[in-house]
Amino acid sequence: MQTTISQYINNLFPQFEPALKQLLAEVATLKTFAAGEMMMETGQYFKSTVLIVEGRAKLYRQGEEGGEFFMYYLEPGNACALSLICATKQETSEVMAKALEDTTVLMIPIGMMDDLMKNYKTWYYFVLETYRTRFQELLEVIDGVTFKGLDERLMFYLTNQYKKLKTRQLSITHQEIATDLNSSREVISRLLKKMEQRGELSLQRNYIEWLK
Amino acid sequence: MQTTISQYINNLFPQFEPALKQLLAEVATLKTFAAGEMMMETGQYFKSTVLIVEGRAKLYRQGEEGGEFFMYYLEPGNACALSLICATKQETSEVMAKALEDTTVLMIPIGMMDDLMKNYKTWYYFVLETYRTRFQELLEVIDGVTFKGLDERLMFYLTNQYKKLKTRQLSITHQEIATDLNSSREVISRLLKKMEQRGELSLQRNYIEWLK
DNA sequence: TTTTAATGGTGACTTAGGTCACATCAACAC
DNA sequence: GTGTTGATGTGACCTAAGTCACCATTAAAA
Repeated sequence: MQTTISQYINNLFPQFEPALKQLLAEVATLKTFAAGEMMMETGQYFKSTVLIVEGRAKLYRQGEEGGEFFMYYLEPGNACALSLICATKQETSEVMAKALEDTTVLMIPIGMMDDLMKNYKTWYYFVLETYRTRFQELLEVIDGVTFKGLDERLMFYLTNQYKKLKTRQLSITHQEIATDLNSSREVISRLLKKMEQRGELSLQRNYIEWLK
Repeated sequence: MQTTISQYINNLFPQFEPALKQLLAEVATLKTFAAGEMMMETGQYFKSTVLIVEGRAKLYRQGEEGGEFFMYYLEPGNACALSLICATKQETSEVMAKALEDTTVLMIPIGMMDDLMKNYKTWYYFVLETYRTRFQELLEVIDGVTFKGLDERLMFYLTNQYKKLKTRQLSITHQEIATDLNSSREVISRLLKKMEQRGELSLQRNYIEWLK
């Protein structure tokens, strides 16, 4: 009842051409991270390119004085954009990646990158598309921080959670939100309370119901 | 005495393989923008991939309410990362690009991208490297806005100017700086004054001498 | 059941940065 | 010279957000 590499590839990357699927099935290996485990830390070297096939991970930036700042999630079918670029150049990671649930990834040896890129058009499209979406996501992140107040950013954050998790019942603490937004718990609590008073959500312990 | 396309390519992209250089020389066209002219605006379609060969352009993000936020410069030898991604997908630009000096660019029809990417290894490396550095630059930008105060960001901005322009004499107004940092003129003036008092720079009209 | 630790609420205070209203001041046209 | 224009200086004030101190509630561990 365990999913094989081929099955993962067929389900999550149907657009890959048959020869590419077969090649990946041969050279890729699976690796599993427990919920909460760090998948990548700043300064670490990439040994392989990573495709998420199960679970969910969050990518965030860490400031010098220990602050954190959430960038985006990686979900099944996503590649870690940085592992695509940095792997080929023996660069180190610029971000932290943490498994939010038990997460399984497909690891492709970095030596394969050149070959894949040159010989498999669907791979090359996949890589470009990955960059494009991540770049765009970073731009949105920048917009948020530069042009919007914390209230709007919080709203955006919650909407995003709802969209990604497909449930209005979010199991999350105020502290977690504060950390992701690089703010402080009290401020987030106050803003949430205001939103509750406006009828936009309902607050319980460890739990927020999004009503919009 | 006009520089030819071949000369530009040889000078600025020596790493390209001979066949690639020759191909580009055949298909690329030159376009010139006057200082101050907009090269790309948010929402516009990409008709070609753009390589800068002369001059200097700045890329910035525009907020909904008209705010601006500087991202990075494009200089001779650089490609516009977005034109590399978006061109292939018929996407529209997410950023504004403005020529700071008279700027000449090499335009490569987007139809070529697939071919270039698949058949010219040095092109493919160039594209990846472009992404990598721009992605990194965006990460730095994010760090600045989230983890640092305006004083540090201003310092970083000036250092950057100095490095890029290779002169400590910066012809720039307080207003321009404020716009780039999405701040206000008064605040920048005050911070500059403090830096002057600390002996880090000297202020004149339309002109800042960076002493560090 | 008692203890402990995590979570959330709240008021008081501080601070960075934005805004407003003017006052200067240098440069250049005339 | 004189006037005009854009660049800069400055004080008063406002606001979002961070910080601190402390308490109440709940859940989980012992």
